Amino acid sequence: MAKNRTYGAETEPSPEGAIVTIPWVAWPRMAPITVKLPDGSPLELDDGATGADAAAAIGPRLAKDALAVRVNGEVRDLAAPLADGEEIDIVTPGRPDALDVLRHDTAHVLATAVLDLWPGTKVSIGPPIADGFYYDFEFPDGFRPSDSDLERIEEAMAAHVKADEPFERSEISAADAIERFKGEDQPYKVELIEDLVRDEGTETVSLYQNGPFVDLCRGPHGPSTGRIRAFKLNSVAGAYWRGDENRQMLTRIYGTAFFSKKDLEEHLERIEQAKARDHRRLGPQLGLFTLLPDAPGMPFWLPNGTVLLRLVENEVRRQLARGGYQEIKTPQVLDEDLWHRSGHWDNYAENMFFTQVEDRRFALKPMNCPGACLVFGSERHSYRDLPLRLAEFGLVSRNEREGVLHGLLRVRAFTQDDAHVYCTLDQVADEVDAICSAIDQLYSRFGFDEVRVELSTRPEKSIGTDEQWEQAEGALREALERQGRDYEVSPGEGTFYGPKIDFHITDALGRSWQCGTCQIDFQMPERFDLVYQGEDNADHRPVMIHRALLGSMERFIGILIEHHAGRFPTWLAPVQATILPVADRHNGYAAQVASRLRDAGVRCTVDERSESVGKKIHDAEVGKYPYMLVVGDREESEGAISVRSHAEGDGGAESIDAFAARIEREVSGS
RNA sequence: GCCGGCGUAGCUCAGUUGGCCAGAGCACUUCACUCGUAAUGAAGGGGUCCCCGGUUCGAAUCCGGGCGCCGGCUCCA
Repeated sequence: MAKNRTYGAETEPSPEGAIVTIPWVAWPRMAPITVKLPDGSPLELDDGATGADAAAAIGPRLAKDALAVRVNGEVRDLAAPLADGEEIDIVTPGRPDALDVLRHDTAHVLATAVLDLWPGTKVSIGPPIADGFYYDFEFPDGFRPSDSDLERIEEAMAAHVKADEPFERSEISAADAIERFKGEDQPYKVELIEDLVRDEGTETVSLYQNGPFVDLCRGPHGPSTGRIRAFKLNSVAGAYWRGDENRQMLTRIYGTAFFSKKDLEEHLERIEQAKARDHRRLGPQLGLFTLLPDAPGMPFWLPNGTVLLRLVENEVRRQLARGGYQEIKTPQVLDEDLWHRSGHWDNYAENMFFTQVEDRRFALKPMNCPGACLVFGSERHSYRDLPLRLAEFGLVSRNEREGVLHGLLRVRAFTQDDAHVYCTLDQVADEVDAICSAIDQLYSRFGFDEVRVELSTRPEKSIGTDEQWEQAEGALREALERQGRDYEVSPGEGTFYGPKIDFHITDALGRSWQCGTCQIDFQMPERFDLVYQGEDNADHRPVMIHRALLGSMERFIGILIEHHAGRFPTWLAPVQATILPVADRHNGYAAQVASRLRDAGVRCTVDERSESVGKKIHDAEVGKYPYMLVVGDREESEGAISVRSHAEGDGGAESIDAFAARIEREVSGS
């Protein structure tokens, strides 16, 4: 066990400038306390000792690196006093929470620098986020900085980092804090405190000062600005105050910080690499899709991408067959009146495309459900037909606001792998159960094993009665609980016609994407007066379930491209093998090989150009084909091919049949 | 829709303070080479400098409007 250290704050300030003003420091020792270290061992300290003392007691190295202390799971300042029996963990670079503390510190330094350069700037909030931090400002006189101002701000920040200014915490009554920030003309801070007082009954708030800058802040902070070894400002963006588009737009400055220049450089390098797998770059490059200004937000599928689209559809169709679904196709353009009946006109008109033919107004369908309802209603149904499952790969068009479009991930026209199940209330749980299972199977086929489930309940803007909503939400909960699934609840995030379950996947970069959805709808069958004839010979109203497994085919493929960085597994690759003749005289043999492989179901091309083998391999690597088949004199005389893959390089000669069998194994085995 | 940035050849980008026929690499075409596991060489074609209007003797360059794209915010029933 480490020895205790007697310590007097006034005579022995920490070399890092930590705040250690504890006038009532015990000497001689009055009542020692014992805290517990992460490995379970006890550490005896003087009463009133702080996190900094604990770090010093453990070792000088730790004392030098210490940034904060985690007490019973909560991160605090090093200067905060510890109490007997607490479990503590010193936060140092590389430990959990360390970067958040550092980045929060850096955000305060950013605000300090901004106030140096533009006095009168109003500050709001500046938290750490996943890869860095931001701070939101309102600059004086309508000025707004641009990216070119970031360098100046960085220079001003560097001066404060170099000065190694301590972060000093103080507490003040909420009323005094409001007066103070009113006096400084900081209305955003005033509003924050007023809300704390009103919503949480807060009486005192904490302030942090570094250099000349004093900020309302809960903390924790590191000991001083000198700990910031490497930082960078990334971009300027607009952001609404409190995320409300009806309120003031502030100027947000994004940045990031690390404990070393090397870490920062590695971070910037990772961003570069992420750009290399951006589906918007890979799409045109690999001949998958392109986006053209003639149809903003509406992708053009190129030949390779169309193959990919069909392959993905086939997987969905396998699930349709397994689940007893029937596939339909409904019109793209429907009478405006239909959208009044469905309720979309009232709730969604601003996002719909309209067109007029003579006197009649039509709309491009933004959803497939009204079409499916028309199909259901077009004939009489018996209770024996239920559940009736109608699936459609439906192209929907939505006039998304400018500025939200993003590659394939947010488009104006996309294909839903949609289905509508008409059933009785008792059948809902079984159906939802089956849908959940189908989603699991499908996602795992594409290599996504981590599925997060979210239940969304009634939003403010909705149609239907309280009773219907309760029944619908209850049915979804029942199905999830029967499956024994973990799920989160998002209150108020349901659709206007019913509650829903959303399914999220996590990609190779750890990002989460919402894909599948399953929504219960009591409203639509009513609006379309859908009925089935029951055992009792009377008409009854069916329940409708909307469900999509992948959601948007376009979006899912965008995610797939980034997940695989364009290098698809063999079963998904639009072109599985490219045949590379060594010289022009081998083109004939290459064509024979291609023909035999195609007969065996292998998707392949021949590179007939009069280029060197090296050049053809280079281009095939860039094209990310799973296999390259080199054919020259040797292969031709033996009736063979030389197989090269990206992962394994030159794999030597193989017979055509053996290669075809290998592909077949890979396709069925994955 | 809001804030900031950007728009030059198919792609990635140069283009001084407004001034000759607007450039490079890759790609493309042609010719030569006929090549054994990541780029053979040469020649050539290709631009409404996003669009419209303005300032000017003169605009890719400056100003206004529009369209599109990028990074965010909001939104995504």
